[in-house]
Amino acid sequence: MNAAARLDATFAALADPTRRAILARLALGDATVGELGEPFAMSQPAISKHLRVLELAGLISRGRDAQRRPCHIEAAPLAEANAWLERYRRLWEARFDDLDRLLEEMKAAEKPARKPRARRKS
Amino acid sequence: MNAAARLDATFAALADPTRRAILARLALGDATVGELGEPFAMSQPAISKHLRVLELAGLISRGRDAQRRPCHIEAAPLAEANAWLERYRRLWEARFDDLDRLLEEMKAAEKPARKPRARRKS
DNA sequence: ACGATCCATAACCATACGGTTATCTAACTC
DNA sequence: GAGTTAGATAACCGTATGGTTATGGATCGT
Repeated sequence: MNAAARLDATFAALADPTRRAILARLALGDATVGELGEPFAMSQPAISKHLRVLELAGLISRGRDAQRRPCHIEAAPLAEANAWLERYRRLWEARFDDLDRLLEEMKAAEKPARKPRARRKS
Repeated sequence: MNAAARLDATFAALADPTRRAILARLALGDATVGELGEPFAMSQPAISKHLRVLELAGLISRGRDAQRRPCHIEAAPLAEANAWLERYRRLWEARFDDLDRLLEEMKAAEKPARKPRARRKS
C-alpha cells in the first residue's frame, strides 16, 4: 500500500465516531472485542466490522488469548496522518498570528478596530 | 454541527486523494474550479462534487469573480483534526522512545539485542 | 442580442458503508 | 462430550459515495 492509499484508509477509518471512540479506549490499554463493544448500542457484528476497518487501516492489531482476541492500538498511521496535517499548520496558525496582530493594533490604538478578517462569502 | 460531526466530515473529506490534492493546491493560494480540476483526468462535475464535500466540511469557502468561483482554503477544521490527533501523539512518539532506549542498550552492551519490541500477532 | 465561458444541477449507475439477523467456529468448562 | 462463551462470517438492506453524461444558468465579449 502506497502512502496515498494508507492516508485514504487512515482518514476514512477516523471518519466515524464509533471507531474514534474505540481508538480512544484502546489508547488506555488493550481490550477484547466484547469490552470494546460494551459502551455502544450496537450489535456485536457491527463492532467486528469496525475493528476490521481499523485493522485494515493498520490502526489496530489483534492478538489471541483463548477465545478472546485482544486488540492493540497501532499509532504509526496516526503519525502519518499527523505528518500530512503538519504541512498545513501554518495556515491555521496564521489565524492566531492575525489575531495577535489585531490585538496589538487594538492595544496601540486603544479603540477596537472591528476589522472582521475580511474573506468569507464575499 | 457538533464537534464529533465536524470531525466526521473533516476526516471523510480528507479520505480522498483528489480532495487532498485540491487542498494542497489551495494551500498555495486561491484558485478557480477550472484551475483546480485541470490536473485531474475527471469530468468537471466530479470536481464540483469534491468541492462541495470540502465546502460542507468547512475546508474551503467560495467567492465570486464574474463567472468564476474562486476557492479559498479554510484551515480551521484541519486545526480541529490536528487537535484530535494530538491526544495520541505520545503513542507514536513512545515508539521512538523505545528505539532510543534500545539504542542505548545496544551501545552499552556492544551487542545488538535483536529484541523486536514484542507484540504483533502473538 | 448572441455565442462562448465557467460552473452548478439533475439523473443515473456501480460500488462501498454501516447497520441488522442468523449462523458458524474455536476454545474453554463441567 | 455437552453446553457456553467470544468472535467471525454470511446474507441482506438502505443510504452514501464517486463517477458519468446531459442540461441549465449566469456573466463576459463582441
